[in-house]
Amino acid sequence: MPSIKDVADIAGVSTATVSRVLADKPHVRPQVRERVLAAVESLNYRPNLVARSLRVQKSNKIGLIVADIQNPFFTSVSRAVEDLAYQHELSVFLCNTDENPEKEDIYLDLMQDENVAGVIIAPTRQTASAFTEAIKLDLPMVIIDRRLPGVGIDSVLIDNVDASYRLTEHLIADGHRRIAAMFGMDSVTGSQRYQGYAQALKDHDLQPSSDLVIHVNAREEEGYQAAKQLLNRTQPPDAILTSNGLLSVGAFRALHESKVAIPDEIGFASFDETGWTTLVDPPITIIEQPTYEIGQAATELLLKRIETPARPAREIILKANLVVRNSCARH
Amino acid sequence: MPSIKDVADIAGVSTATVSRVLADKPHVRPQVRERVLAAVESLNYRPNLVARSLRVQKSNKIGLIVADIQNPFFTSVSRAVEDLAYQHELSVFLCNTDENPEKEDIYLDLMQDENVAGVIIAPTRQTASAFTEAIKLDLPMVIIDRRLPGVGIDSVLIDNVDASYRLTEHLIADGHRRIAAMFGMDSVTGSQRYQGYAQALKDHDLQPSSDLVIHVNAREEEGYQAAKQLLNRTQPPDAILTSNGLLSVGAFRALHESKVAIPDEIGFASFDETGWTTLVDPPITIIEQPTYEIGQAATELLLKRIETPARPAREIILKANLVVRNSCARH
DNA sequence: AGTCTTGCTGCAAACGATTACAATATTTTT
DNA sequence: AAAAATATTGTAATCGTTTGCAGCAAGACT
Repeated sequence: MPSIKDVADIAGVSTATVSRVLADKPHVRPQVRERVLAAVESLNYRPNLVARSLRVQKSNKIGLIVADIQNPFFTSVSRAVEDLAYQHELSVFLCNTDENPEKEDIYLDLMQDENVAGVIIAPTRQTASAFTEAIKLDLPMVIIDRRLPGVGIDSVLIDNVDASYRLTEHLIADGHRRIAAMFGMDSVTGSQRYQGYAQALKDHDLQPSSDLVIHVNAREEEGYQAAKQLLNRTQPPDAILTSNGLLSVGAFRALHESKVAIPDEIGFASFDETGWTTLVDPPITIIEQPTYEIGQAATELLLKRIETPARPAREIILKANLVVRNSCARH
Repeated sequence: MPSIKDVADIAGVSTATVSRVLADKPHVRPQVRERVLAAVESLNYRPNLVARSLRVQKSNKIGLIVADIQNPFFTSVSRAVEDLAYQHELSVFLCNTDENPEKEDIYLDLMQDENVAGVIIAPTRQTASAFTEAIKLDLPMVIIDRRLPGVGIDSVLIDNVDASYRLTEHLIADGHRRIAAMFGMDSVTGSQRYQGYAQALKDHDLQPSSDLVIHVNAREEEGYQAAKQLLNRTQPPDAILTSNGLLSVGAFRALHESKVAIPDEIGFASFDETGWTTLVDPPITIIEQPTYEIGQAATELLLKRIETPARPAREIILKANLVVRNSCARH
């Protein structure tokens, strides 16, 4: 691998001049610039990013730390972040915490050690206090997907209360009354979605009965079990709402297996567009999160933060989309 | 951020000694080691990876370059690579080429500029000659998913001919005769799968008729259109085989929309376990690729290559799994 | 006691860029 | 034509590590 020194030698100038040419700085004769460029060409020289990063104490990388890379929500967000980063000539370092706080710490440290310009993160921690370690790193940072109350950090979130409210209201409008719902445990997102659900019921003079509300870990198997259990009750619910893509798969599988008719015997509505919702019978009514927009907004926010580290933190809240299909309205 | 110099000052030693302690090298008095460790602790010192990487001319990062991060096949592979890397204290730099050779080049260069220890890549190029740019970088490298004939590079692949043969044979065994099939265009993978399909037909005294074989780009929309077109023929096929997850979604959507009964009116079988295949009616018979094993094997191969750059290249070929469900056998 | 190991530690030179600053050359101004 | 301003280029320090080499102390051997 040729270094800047080699280029300088061939062009018959100093490394400083080469550096200036490459950085498009003024104060270099056109003739000399030519020579340098020719030398660069002939050697197929590429500047060493590690050395540059060491010298200028920053880099053109950003980190993207997500909780689960197999979750379509995150891959779609990643896609957006990647696209924007590419446009700005940044590269992205994608990490997967697996919802594991320990891994999260390791990756956060790594980001700092790698001199990244900034980080976009979907934190596994649910409270600001548990996240202080990360905050004090003072890296440009933006949080996505999970609200961390009280930390003064740029965030891009969706309006979970609203989304859940509308989904619930939709079920109510279709005549469902005993609406069971599953929410992710120990997550702000989950509790916000519960809130919207409960509010919608109240606003329509329905009592949120505690035996219809289920809090579980957001895993397919748990969604399956919970749905099974609901169906086996002496008085099963009119409808089931699931607040997360993984729970949805599990719940749907249970309904499907039990051969209960959707929507005539039981209504079904859920969160997240996951690719299968239009293929099954009936197509599922869902809340679609604007994943690409989330990634975009997060990247833009991060770029601004990098540019102006002192600017006041901003919280961007996007509305989700209710996509009505045929899993709610009885015939 | 404290540097090794700060640690050295506090511990009252030279930076060389600190470095030796941190690298667990011999020749340092236990007492001194103690002092250094204490200083490290008190300052919360973390070595600067960029500086280290510059000095030793390598790093603990590996690159993973995939074609489409939204494809479950690749996310699953990534997951495996990540797990193994994590165990070996490596971090992974995940890049998305979007099947774009230009992006591929950029990322490949970036990998080199970042001093990564090695790269795992699913090349977008279909021929070795188009890939020479990459090869001459002489980075430790392993290729996954797509066979690049004639390059002497470690690869882990699945036996596409065999997989496709078995899937076709399965359809034949279930009584289908006029079996249409869609293959990805311009890809070795696609043509291997075609090969297996054609061979299976021949071995069962069936003629592979050219009007039943469709070569398209591996996109959902093209699968949809192709399937529509097949169904609208005066003499539609007995069965459809799709050789790729995206084509499958499209084709299935078309079948579903046309309300043609699977498998009684038409058989359906496809590649890739994509999450929806068991949720639809009927569940789809598929070839399941051992994605996790692919990622594992690739990482192991890469680690060995890094350790012994001169070892002979190896090609690991994994068999895929035929998962029989209810989309082929007529009642 | 003198010489040889051996163990411990520090000095200083890398790694490959960027960038103050100084030095020189060129142009403009008076 | 001299002085001042400006443009061009080079020198050398710097970023934070690692590591070859040398120095020195202490113990082992003759």
